[in-house]
Amino acid sequence: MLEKQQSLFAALADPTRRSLLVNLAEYSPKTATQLALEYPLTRQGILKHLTILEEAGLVVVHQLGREKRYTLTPEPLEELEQWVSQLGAKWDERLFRLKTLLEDEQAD
Amino acid sequence: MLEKQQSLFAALADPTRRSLLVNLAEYSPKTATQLALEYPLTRQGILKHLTILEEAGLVVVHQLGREKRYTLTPEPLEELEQWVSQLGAKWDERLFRLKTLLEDEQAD
DNA sequence: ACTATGTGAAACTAATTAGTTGCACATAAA
DNA sequence: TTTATGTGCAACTAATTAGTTTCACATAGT
Repeated sequence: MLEKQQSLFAALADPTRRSLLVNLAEYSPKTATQLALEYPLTRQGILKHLTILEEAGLVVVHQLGREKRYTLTPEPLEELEQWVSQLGAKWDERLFRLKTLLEDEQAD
Repeated sequence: MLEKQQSLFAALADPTRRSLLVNLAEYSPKTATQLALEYPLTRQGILKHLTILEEAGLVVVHQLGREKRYTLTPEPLEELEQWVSQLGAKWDERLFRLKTLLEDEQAD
């Protein structure tokens, strides 16, 4: 489960992959060959990124004839938002404890 | 501006750094030496991570005597949530176009 | 059948990154 | 002043990663 989280964060760490996600959000499905035409990368380079995105669950593949079409599946990003909000909650709680602590001191 | 985004995503890609953020959310400020006691890393190793977090704006430092105390500053995470929601918006728009296109075809 | 174009996998290079060790310097306390 | 604890910086290693090239295979069109 933590591995899934790791694969998600790691997938988003690369600017090319983030760009691919935006690209596929605007228009997908696309093949690796199609995408390679839009980027200064070889098809194999694009394919590596797509595989990483697929393992993170951010992209899904459907074969059609000899083509493999990649489609965006943004659902895993919810997990990311969850992580952020949990961190925020912990932080807010910490600030609250500090605040009440300060008020108690002033009450002395 | 895109560099800031990159430093943010890159900072979050490492599991140790995400753990440090959660740790500091529960209790901060802490020094690098303090944190090193809680992790199977040397102080210098921890320090490298803290520096990366600081450059991403996720942590801020205050010197007190000979100590350097690191405090969580989760504000940059809003940019991450923005990026996710923008991607989602593009994707929803795409789905909407597909839907209306389908309806138009059925109208023929 | 032949040629175009699409795909997958492996080997290789170059760059980046996580982590260490070692050492010099600063500050607090005895 | 000496000792203990805190810090910063640089060099080094090992592992990971982005990207390429190369080759073999599959499918569509003529």
